Amino acid sequence: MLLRIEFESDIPIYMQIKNQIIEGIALGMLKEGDELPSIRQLATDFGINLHTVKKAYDILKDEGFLNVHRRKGYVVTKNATADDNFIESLKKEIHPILANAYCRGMTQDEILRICKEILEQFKNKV
Amino acid sequence: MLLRIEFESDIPIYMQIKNQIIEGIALGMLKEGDELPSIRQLATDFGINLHTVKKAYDILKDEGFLNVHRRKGYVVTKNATADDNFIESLKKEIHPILANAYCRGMTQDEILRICKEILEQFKNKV
Amino acid sequence: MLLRIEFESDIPIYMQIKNQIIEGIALGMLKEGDELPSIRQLATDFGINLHTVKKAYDILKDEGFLNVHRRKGYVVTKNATADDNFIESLKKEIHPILANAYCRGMTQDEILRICKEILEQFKNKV
Amino acid sequence: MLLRIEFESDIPIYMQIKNQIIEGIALGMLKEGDELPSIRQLATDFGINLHTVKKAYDILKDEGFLNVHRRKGYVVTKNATADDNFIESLKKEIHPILANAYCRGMTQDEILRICKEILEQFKNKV
DNA sequence: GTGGTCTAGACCACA
DNA sequence: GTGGTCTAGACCACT
Repeated sequence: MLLRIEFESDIPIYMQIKNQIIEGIALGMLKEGDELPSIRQLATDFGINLHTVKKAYDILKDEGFLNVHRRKGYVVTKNATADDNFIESLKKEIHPILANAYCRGMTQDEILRICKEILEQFKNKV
Repeated sequence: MLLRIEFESDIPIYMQIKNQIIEGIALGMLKEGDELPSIRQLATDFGINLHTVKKAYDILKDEGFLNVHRRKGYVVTKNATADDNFIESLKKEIHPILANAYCRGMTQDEILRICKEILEQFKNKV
Repeated sequence: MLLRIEFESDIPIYMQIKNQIIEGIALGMLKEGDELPSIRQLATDFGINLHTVKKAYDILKDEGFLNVHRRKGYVVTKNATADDNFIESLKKEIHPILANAYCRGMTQDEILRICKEILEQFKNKV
Repeated sequence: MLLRIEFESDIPIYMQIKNQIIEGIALGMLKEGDELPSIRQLATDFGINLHTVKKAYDILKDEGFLNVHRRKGYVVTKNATADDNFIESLKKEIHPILANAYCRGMTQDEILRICKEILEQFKNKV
């Protein structure tokens, strides 16, 4: 599994790492039990600071996507669930994005097709 | 059209204003030609800084949702379009959100239904 | 509300801060809506690093004891609940401590009295 | 008596061993004079390091829960006492835990009941 | 070797 | 002014 960091992006580096690991799990490239590169390894590989990597890993741990194994380091787990809180925040997060697309003249079908395309990449991969 | 500012959200205030105005347009509460409250008024109404409101309005102007009239102030327009750049950024923005939902066990249908529910609010309103 | 940091303790500084703030809430010295000293303020007051303070505050925010207000900084809130997960972890945390006391010859009543004494400090204070 | 090591816990393995042995004594599964498995055996059984087991045993010896016999190895003893120092540290350790539970809305009775439930497991077992 | 904690100091975004 | 992010580098605990 390969990460790509965009240093010029306005998305914080730790967030890029977090997102790509979740996407890696969704795409089936990372499976439960897989060991992630060590904090220091990943940090030196990308020329970033270990705290930046640790922050990404720690958030993923808090959300239930990773565990810390005392020998293996950070390991993929699957404790994250879609509880009511998540669904609520999901709606809140996605609402302005869809509104924006709609205001720009995209039809409901066009927007839904894009969502579906993305989700198809995940399907049958987990 | 009523704005609701959450001072304890991790979304910047100017972004909240921006999002809610776009959502207002999507929901049909704001129509082309409608005049927005002046920067000064909106700022005092919510006890926030002028700069904060202006930043939101300026972004909306840049993106083609508002125009500035010498007399009326900021007016709703509909110049924003869904060009390839936008579609690209839309995908990039939605991708990690959908991946997250999928990793938490939501099915493709569940996720699409939520998107559709949101979009239905917009439909027939514009 | 006054914090006391023990630099020689084997309890990490950020944990001491976290615990004392929770204790401050339990004792009624901190009430919902109260503003905490800014990260930098508290850090310089105690001669510690701002990251250490931030870590404590951030954990408290994650657990629902604090919110970040965009003008006031960190503010006491009361979103933390005793859900099943918490009760489970509470038992797991307290079990070895009580076992230790019991093995050292303390009676059930002695141990419970100590717990009760502590809880009485909180009672009628919130 | 069976040990259960959780490699993905944030409690160090040596501490898990230590705690579970004390709990074993409290529950009456380990009685004075019982011989513990050898360091080497316990280490290989769980695939952990000799140092880790030795550290746990040594702490238990220091605290008066174990003795070392030249032939039998580590043997359960009951020299640990609840002196003032211990009581003091006990209070200090429990205090933030109870405060946390209280802040999350648990009543004094609910918290005490949980403590009592745990202690009942020990009672009549020693 | 791994992660965990802490420091010192920088720059930026937000209000 | 506030918090948010990132860096560079240190020391420690655990295995």
